[in-house]
Amino acid sequence: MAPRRPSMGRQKIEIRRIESEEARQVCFSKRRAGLFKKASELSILCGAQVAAVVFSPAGKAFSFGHPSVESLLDRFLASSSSPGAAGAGVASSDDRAVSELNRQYGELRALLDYEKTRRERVDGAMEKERAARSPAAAWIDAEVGSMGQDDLVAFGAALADVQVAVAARADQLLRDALLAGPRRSRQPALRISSTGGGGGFDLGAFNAWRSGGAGVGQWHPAPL
Amino acid sequence: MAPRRPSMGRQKIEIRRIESEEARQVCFSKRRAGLFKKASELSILCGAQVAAVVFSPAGKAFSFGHPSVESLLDRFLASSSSPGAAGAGVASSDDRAVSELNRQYGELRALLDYEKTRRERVDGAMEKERAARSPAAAWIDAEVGSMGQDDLVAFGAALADVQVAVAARADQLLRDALLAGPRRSRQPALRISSTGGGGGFDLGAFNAWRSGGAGVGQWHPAPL
DNA sequence: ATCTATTAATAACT
DNA sequence: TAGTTATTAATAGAT
Repeated sequence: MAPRRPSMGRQKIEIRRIESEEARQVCFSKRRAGLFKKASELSILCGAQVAAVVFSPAGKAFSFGHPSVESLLDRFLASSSSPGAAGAGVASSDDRAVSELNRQYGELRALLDYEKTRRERVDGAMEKERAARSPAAAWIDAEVGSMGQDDLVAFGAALADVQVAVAARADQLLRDALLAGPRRSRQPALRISSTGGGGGFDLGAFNAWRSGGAGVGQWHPAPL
Repeated sequence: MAPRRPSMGRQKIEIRRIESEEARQVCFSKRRAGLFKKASELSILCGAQVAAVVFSPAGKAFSFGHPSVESLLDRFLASSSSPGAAGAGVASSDDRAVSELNRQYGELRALLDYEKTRRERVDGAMEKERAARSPAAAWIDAEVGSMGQDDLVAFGAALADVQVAVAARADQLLRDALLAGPRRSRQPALRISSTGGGGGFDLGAFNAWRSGGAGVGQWHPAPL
């Protein structure tokens, strides 16, 4: 007799949207709790400040924060918004860092030119594969099979745009990094409501969390 | 003779501040990555919007967000401040810029997802061959040479690969730059991506973290 | 909400 | 900072 296991136990799953509405909701609850627990542990173990905000598909908000979501978000937004505004200029003492960034920037530029130069780097070994009417054809067929000429044109054009966007974004990021001055105290700038939660602060959940032993910070099942 | 195990394996630890500075740093890095991965999975599996912000004890900021940290935080702050009254006060002045950036990211992510999906439709046998050698782009080049009329097709396909490679590489470079940068760094800007398999520019933050390497949101990958 | 069998994360060590 | 391995922790599926 097959000793029917009381459970199949955990099964491996692919990380992709769960189709079943119900299963998705269950997973959301479980993993949300797991995420907050991890966040809490990280803050305790490493003395880091951590904030996590989650909006369920239904639009319900949940958050965790140590020391508090608001303070973390304020800090984050302040540090990510115009750095030049509050701080002084770029410290000239960061030459080394600047230099390194410039080096990497060059590297990045080189990568962005990959498309242009890759032809020169085609490995000779590819010849054989091609001769064999390689799987490459299969890939392309599949890739394009359901697309049609027009779609392909659009796709190619879109990709080109994307590359430009990526380059621009990367450039911006590097510039920002260079402009980001050395540590410098800054003003909170934005002042949101201190308690957050728009009034709905679930102490029950919060307490339950903390009683677990690993909890710190705040955990609110959000308002609205 | 005691068969000395190559490792003690994982040991149970109490959730409390790690005293050793070094151990704390290592733990911070690992768990930060784990947290972002969990956040990414949650967003993908359940279609939820998730943002996580972490400040290291040294003051360096790291973040993950799907669809973007900014949009999530704005949304959260807006919903947590008095709902009816001044929801306006929260909106950062650079909403527009952020919005544009997010738009581009969304576009990019969509394309990457598209590319990934397409690629998944072709499976197996080829997988090995491609992985074995040069980047997929290589054989595409070969194909192009003999296709002539299908240049566009090859171009589109190759560009897709290039895009992923550039994104992944750029993400990594930026992360490295930020991590190695001067004291207080800016926000990591790129987030792990959600759909692309964790990766991020997925342009993904957790990049290496996810399977395909250049997955979405990787950068984490969180993938770029 | 509970209960396991499994998979996933990760502490200690290299 | 990056792998490896042995364990613990998280959790998918079924109640």
